[in-house]
Amino acid sequence: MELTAIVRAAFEAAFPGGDFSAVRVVGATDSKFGDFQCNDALKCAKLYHLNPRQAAEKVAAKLDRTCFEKVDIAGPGFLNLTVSASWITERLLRLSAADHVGIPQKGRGKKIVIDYSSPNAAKQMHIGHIRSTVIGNAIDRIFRALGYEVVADNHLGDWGTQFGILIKGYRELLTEAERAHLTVALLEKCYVLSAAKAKEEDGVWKEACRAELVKLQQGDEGNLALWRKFIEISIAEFDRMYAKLGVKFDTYRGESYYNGTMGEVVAELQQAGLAEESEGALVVNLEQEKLGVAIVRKSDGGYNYTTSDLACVKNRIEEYDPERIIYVTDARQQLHFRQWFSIARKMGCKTQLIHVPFGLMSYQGKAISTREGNLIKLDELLAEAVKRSLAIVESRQDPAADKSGNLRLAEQIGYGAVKYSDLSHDPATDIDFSWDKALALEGNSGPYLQYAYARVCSLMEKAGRVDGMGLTGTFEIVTAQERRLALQLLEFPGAVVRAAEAYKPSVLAEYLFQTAQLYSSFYQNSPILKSDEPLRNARLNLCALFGEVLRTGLELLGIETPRHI
RNA sequence: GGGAUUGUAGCUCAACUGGACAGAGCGACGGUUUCCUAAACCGUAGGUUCCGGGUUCGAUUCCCGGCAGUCCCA
Repeated sequence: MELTAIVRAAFEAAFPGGDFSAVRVVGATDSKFGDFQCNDALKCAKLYHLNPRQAAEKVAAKLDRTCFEKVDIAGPGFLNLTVSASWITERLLRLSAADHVGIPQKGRGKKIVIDYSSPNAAKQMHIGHIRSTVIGNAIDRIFRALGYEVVADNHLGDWGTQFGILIKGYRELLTEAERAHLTVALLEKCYVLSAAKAKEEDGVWKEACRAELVKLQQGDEGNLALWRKFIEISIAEFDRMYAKLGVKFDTYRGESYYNGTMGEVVAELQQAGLAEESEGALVVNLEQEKLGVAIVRKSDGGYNYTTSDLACVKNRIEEYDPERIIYVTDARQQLHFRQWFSIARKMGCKTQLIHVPFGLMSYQGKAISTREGNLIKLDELLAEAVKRSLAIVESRQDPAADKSGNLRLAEQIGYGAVKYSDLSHDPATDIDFSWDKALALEGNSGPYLQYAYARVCSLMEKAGRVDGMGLTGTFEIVTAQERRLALQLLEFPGAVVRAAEAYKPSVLAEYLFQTAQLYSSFYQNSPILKSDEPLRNARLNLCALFGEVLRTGLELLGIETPRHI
């Protein structure tokens, strides 16, 4: 940041009157060129009809050299910057002392809503739900860390035709014992059986299901009570999964929450002259924007997702007045979101509406669905993760050691592995699920990062810094490895900001992995506890700062950091 | 048919939004524990960045035209 300002000032001095707000200083592509580089003299050369090296030289001549040990012009006109060791140590001290490990509180006073996970009631969560839950939760945590006030809302699929099928099935296909001890698994079974019967030729069952649905929609007390029971059981089951994944919501407002306000939204659309009749349905024509036609009221009078999302956004704006609302859903819904975002804007919505789409998860090349029979339960995946981690924990352990903490540790590692394997990819990519990929415990994996953290904790304990990572004395940069690690650590706040701006936790995951690699290499090749003072203390400080960065970063990804592995 | 999105090493992915010789992990091969935790570290091999044009001093990145996968709409 500061370096960018210095370099910008040099541009302004060299070319008075120009706009250099886009000038950026970035990390050097190769450490042999220096620590940082600026490539913007090349662009500026064109504007001023200079040859690029001359432009770079003009800038270099005006550059305030106090932080720099060396300034070179290389290649076609790159400005290569080598900072002084004292600049690095001063920045390290400042970062160590900063609140929030230097993460800028740019969201202070701003409110946002994040809508993620959103499973369907009466069904168990499966591997297809991981992405929205884990990516959404990481975005949630990252924005909170930036100082935003975040409302995390779980927009459950808790309304619709499936409840007619469920109610009918519940009454006639479950035994009394099953009804007394109802679980989501039973609801799911009852749904499958009832839906199968609804396909029978005579159509009697199907009609009965429809009748139950209509009764529910019209407020029949018995059916409403059953519906509430199904929702309650479902949420309890979801919460069991969320507890394992470290996910917490502020509200659970499902689709049903907006039932009463959809008519109002449609009326507003009509008043604004946005909606028109078409074949009995009410639609909003978005052909001009190449978004097709969005139905807001079906020909049978029912509403659909577009209406319900519009009602929902209206409610959120009235209740929270957020700066933006972020929706984390799979990429198939892109058209739908573009459509209703456009309608919302036409209706005067000023709140930023952001869709964060993520790629589809498949299994062995096939879409995940009940029909394909490849629907791996989230519970099953997490159990397997714990099992594999536990086996490794035990194999690494002294047979005589206390085993009481093993299960908890295996959970932290296993869940960390599952979450990291998803978070470390750009959300946009499709993922073909495989057990081995989802549960990777080595290399670029959650446990690699957790392990690096455990080792740094152990180092601190051996050094007598039991109370966390407390800094004492100063930093000192001696080797090239220390220098690279130090510069990398200084970039932490920037990595958090970049991850937030792109809505990609993967940016942070990538940063943490690179940082841990630099640390591991440094740790392996440089004596720390065995160094002489004052180098020993300086190195411990660097390790301490690494520990803080890693712990904070993993927390933002929702990955736990055990101190002993 | 219209649109979205993806295509990078054998496999899974990066590349800070146009920069220097395209980097990691896994897998393969070889090495490192009397030494701070070997879930680690070090090294070797592995590339026509899907293909063809264009813009640019400079393209994995931007534009045009194809091809292929996935998805949405009709």
